[in-house]
Amino acid sequence: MMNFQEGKQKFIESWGKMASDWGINRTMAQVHALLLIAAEPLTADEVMSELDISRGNANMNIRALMDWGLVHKQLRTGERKEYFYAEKDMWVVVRQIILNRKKRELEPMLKVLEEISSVENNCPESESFCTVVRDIRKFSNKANQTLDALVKADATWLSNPLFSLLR
Amino acid sequence: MMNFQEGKQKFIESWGKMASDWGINRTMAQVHALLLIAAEPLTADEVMSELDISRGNANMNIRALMDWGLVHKQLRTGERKEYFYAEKDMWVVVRQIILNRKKRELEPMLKVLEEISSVENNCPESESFCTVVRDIRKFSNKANQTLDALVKADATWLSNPLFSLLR
DNA sequence: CAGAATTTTCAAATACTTTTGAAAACAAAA
DNA sequence: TTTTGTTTTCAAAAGTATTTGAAAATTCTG
Repeated sequence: MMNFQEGKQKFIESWGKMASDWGINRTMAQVHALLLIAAEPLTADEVMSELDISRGNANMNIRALMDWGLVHKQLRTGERKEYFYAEKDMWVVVRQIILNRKKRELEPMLKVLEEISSVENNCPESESFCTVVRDIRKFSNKANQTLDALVKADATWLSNPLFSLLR
Repeated sequence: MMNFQEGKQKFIESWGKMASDWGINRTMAQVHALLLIAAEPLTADEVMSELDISRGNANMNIRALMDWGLVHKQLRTGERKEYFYAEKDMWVVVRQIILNRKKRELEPMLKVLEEISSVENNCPESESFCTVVRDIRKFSNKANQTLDALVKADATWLSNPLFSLLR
C-alpha cells in the first residue's frame, strides 16, 4: 500500500505532465492538482511552499485557474489572507475545460473555415483545397454540436445509456 | 469571393495555430495542412519552399507525421525523390490522432491513477485525496472506453443517430 | 566501384515560454 | 494617517522547444 505523501507527489507530477502535453502550463496544472486533493482551502503561501514555487508564479497561476472557473476564492472574516479551493465535481471540471477550450480554440477555427470556404474554385489545386476544407468544416461543426450537447447535458451523462450503446 | 492563395495561407496558419494550442508542434501541423490540401503528393523540397523552412525541419516534421500515421511516402519508379501525401479521410485522420494521444497520454495517466488509488486512507487529507482520485479514475476510464468505441466505430459515426440523440 | 542525388542527423543558434523576486499597489488595522 | 500584512505586477533571468545548416549517411546510377 502506497503512502499518502508519495501518492500526492505522483498525482501532482502526473497531472502536470498530462496538462503540458495538452498545451496547458505545467505549473498551473500542478496548482490545480494540489487544490483538487486538498481537504481544506489553501493560501497562496501554502501553494508556494508545497510546490516550491515563487510568489509571483503562484499568484499568476491561481489567477489563471480562477479565470478558467476551476478554482475559487474564499474570504474568511477576521483574516486578511485569501484562501483558494478547487471545484471538485469532475463533471463541472470537465465542462469548464471544454467550454473554455471550445471558445478559445475551436470557435476561431470554425470562423476561419467559414471564411475560407468561399475560395474560388477554378483549378485542380483549388478543387482539392475546397474538398478538404468542406470535410473539415463538416467534421468540426459536428464536433462543436456534440460538445454543446455534452456541456448542456447534466452530470448523469457518465452513466447515460446512450454512451454504453456506443461501445 | 476569396482567392485560392489567400485561403491556403489562412488555412495553413490557422491549422498550425490550433495545433500549437493543443501541444503539437506548429510546423508539423503546417506541413500537415499543406499536404492535406495539396492536389498531388509533394517532395521535401516543395514543402521547404512552400513553408519557407529548412531541410532539417521539413524532414523531421514529415517523419513525425508519418509516425503519427497521418502522412505516407510515395515512391515513383524512375525517380529518386520521395513524394509525400496526407491521409485525407477526416474520419481516419481523427481516428489516428485519438489513437496516438490516447496511447501516449491518457494511458500513462490511467496507470498512475491505478497505482495511487492504493494510497492508505487514514486521515482527513488522505480521505480527500482518495475521493478525488477515485472520481478522476472513474471519469478517465469512461473517457477511455468512449474513445475506444469511437475508434472502433466506422466512418458512418458522423451521421450516427445516437449522436443526434445526445443533443 | 565512384560519383551524384537525396535524405538524415545533430550541435549550435534562435525563438519562445515560464519563473523569479523585488518593487509597487492595495487594503485592513492601529 | 501611518504602519503592516498581503497581493499584484513586470523586467530580467532561467528554462524549453524549435530551427538551422552543414556534414555524414544512404541510396541510386552508370
